[in-house]
Order: sequence, then C-alpha cells, then structure tokens
Amino acid sequence: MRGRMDSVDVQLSRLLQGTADVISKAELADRLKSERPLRVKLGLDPTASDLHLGHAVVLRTLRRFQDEGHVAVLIIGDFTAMVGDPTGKSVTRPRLTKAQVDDAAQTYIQQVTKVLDPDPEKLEIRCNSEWLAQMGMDDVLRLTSHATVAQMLDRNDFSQRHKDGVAISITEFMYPLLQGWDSVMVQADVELGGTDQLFNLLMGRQLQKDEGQSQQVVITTPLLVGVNGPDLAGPKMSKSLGNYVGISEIATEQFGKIMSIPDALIDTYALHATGWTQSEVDAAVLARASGDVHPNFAKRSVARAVCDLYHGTDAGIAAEAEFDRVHKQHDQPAEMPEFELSTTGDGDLSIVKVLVAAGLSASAREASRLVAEGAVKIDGIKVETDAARPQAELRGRVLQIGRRRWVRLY
RNA sequence: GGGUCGAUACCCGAGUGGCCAAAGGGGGUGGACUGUAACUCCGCUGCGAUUCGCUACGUUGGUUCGAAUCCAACUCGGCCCA
Repeated sequence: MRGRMDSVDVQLSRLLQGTADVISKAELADRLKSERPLRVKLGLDPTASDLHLGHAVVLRTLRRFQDEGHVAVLIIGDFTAMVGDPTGKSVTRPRLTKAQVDDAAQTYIQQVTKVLDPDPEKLEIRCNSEWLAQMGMDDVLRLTSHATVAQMLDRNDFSQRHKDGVAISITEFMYPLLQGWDSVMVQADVELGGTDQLFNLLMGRQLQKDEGQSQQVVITTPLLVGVNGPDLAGPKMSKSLGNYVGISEIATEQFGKIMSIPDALIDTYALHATGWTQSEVDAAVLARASGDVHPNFAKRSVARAVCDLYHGTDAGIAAEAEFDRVHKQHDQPAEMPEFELSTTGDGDLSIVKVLVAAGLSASAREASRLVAEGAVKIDGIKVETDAARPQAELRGRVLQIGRRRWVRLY
C-alpha cells in the first residue's frame, strides 16, 4: 500500500493538494501518525442524477485518502432528501419518494466508482436513513439542544437571508444537526465537503465532542466554477445552472465544454479537474503565465487530461481530433443522434416539424424562429424556408442547429 | 392571534381598468468577430395555426363592454406587535 512508508509531512501535502481549509492540520497529522486506517466521511445528497467535475473535486480528494490506505465512508443522504431541503424560499422542493432516492443512489454509486476505489476494504457506503429514520422525538429534541440559534444565525448564508427578509425554515436549522449526527454514527475521523459546507462539517465536530468521541478533522475543497465563468448566474458548477461537465459524459462533450471555458479558468481547472499532481499543475501554470504557451493550447491540455481521467488514456487525443474535425475543418461530428423520419408520418415534412420531433428544438415556435434566423442547416447548407419537402429529400441527411446541435435523419 | 406590506414570464423587476404576451436588466439562444476564450455588436426569447387563436401576472369567485390592474375570500411569505 503506497504511502505508508512516507513521512507524515509528505502524506499531508499529497492529501491536501487543492483543498481549501483544514481544521486542523495538526489533528490530521496526529491521526496519520497513528498508522491506522482513518474513516473519511463524505456525504452526498441523492437529488441530482449526474455527478460532475464539481463533485469530482471532493471525490478525488477522498480517493487520495483511499490511496494512502484509508477508508472512504460515503453517506447517501437518502433520509434528508426525502424530507426535502427547503433552502431557497417559497418554491417548496418536491419531496423525493423512496423509489426516486433509491434510484438516484444507484446511479451515484455507479458514477462515484469512476473516481473512488471500489475495493470494499476501502469503500463503505451507508444511507443515513439507517439511523435517522429510527429517531424518536426525544432523540430529535436532544439533538437540537446541542446548537443555539445564535450559532445558526452566525452562519453567513443564514444571516444574509435573515437580513434580506428571506424565509428560513426551522427545517433548515435541522440539516446541519442531522449531517453532524451522521458523523457521530459512522465515527468519522475526517469529513470532506465543499467550502460551502464548512458550518455543517463543523457541527459534526461539536456533536462528536458532546458524545464523547474524538472530533473529526474537517477538510473543505473549493467549489469548482462552472464552465460559463464566475460572472454569470452564480459561479458554482451545478446541474441546474447547466454549466457543468458530467463525469459520465462522452469524451467529445467533455472536451468541447472545457474548450469553451473562459481563459481565466484554465489554471483553476488544471488544479481541480485534471488529476495532475501539484508539480504538474505548477509547471503548466508557469508555462502559461510566462507566455510560452498559448491559452488555447493550455486549455487543450486540460481538456485532454479530463477526458483521459474519465475515459482512459488516449481518450483525450481522440476527443481533440474530433473537436478539430468539427470546429476547425467544419466537418460533421463522427457520431450524432439519429432520428427516424417515418415516425412523424408519411407525407412531406416541414423542417420545423422535424426539428421538434427529433428533439432538437423545444417547440415549433422556437424552431421556426431559428429557421428564420438562418440557424438551421441541412448538410451544412442553410435552410432558407420552412416549406414542406418530401421525406426522400431529407433521408440520410444531417440536420443542424447552430454549431452544437446535430441529428442524422434516416 | 393582531396590524401591515407583498406575491408578475427561467431569475430580478416595471406596470395600478383598454394601446399588455406584459418595459428594463440578467440568463439562455442564433449571428458577426475569435482560439467553439474574453471583450464588443446585432437578432430572438409563452404555446399553436399560412394576418388568428390559446395559455399566462399566487388561488377561487365577483364588479365591468373590458382586469395583471378594482372588490371578496383563501393560500403563501416579509416586517412590527403579542
């Protein structure tokens, strides 16, 4: 097992690469010195179905712990998801059903193992309903007595919302407590999370202390900025903002999305998304800063590295070749979705109808607007009018909207 | 529980009886420019049909020739008082 021979300092620097805060480093060093496998907890909310590069930042940190011989304890927050986190004002988020949660948990596990070592000795997966669903009112009340309102309001986001007059439900006060209780139940030595989770992670320490356990070390990782950059809609990569790169996406998609990030994000992605070592990152940053490397090239390296990470060596090279074929030589992509014309009927077809039926456009109105704007092409030739045309004329051709939406008709 | 203010399209936010599918901004999207970067500029941005209809301004009713706009009740939220 790699790493057991290294000094604690060396282990520390490897483990903490790219992390934000550690509370505390000295405590972590002490635990590493004990030479026993540490239990390193990470909680995931099974609400989204796709894990993305933002999740991967913390997952990769967890993986490094596994590689040093420690145990990853993955908590699926199935119970908390069923309660429904009311964060975010009046839109009551629909509670997830048991089936939905189980489903999400399954796809999570599947994706998580793209980053984590699935060896059962090193990966423990638990659902928090296992203990939370058992709690009675007396247990809940005892739990609430561990924290004060002042403490809750100390939290930046709460105090901000309170000041802004945005609703905060009592349920939201419960979340940190429940999450902290998870730490008690799994006897975590370390808990990882995004920087936005700091408060919740610290709550785990407090509860563990009150329960007579040793307090977990808390390590936060930065929130990865979405592919559109920090100025828009909120910086954090998230599925709902549509600014994410999924770890299960095909390599060409990943490559393309990373090529579209603002230059200012190149170094950030190099550090947090590639899996490069610190010295590799440093070298790349330096080369770029000195002007020896064109930003476009630097970005390509990052994009290749990400593809390699999730699709194996050479995936990046292949994705890059495909990217150039489509975007430099303006060729069609090698692979694209297909659509069977006959499913829309027999007669002549208007392009608008085909666009909608094939799922390239959300509505006929949008589709006809796009045609009018000259955004629609057949085999690379602009469609001038939406006049109906015989199916035979369309069969085998490639229908395209803009530069990113394609479908092959048959 | 009492008082008071508020609820508008993906988000923020104008609009206080007809000219409102609803200003403006953001976001998104198409195009020009480029390195599918940034910046900048221009177009589009409820749904459906060949000058028309439908749905939409928290919900339900009402007043009116006509309502996002007025009235009532209700729901949800903010603030103040208890």
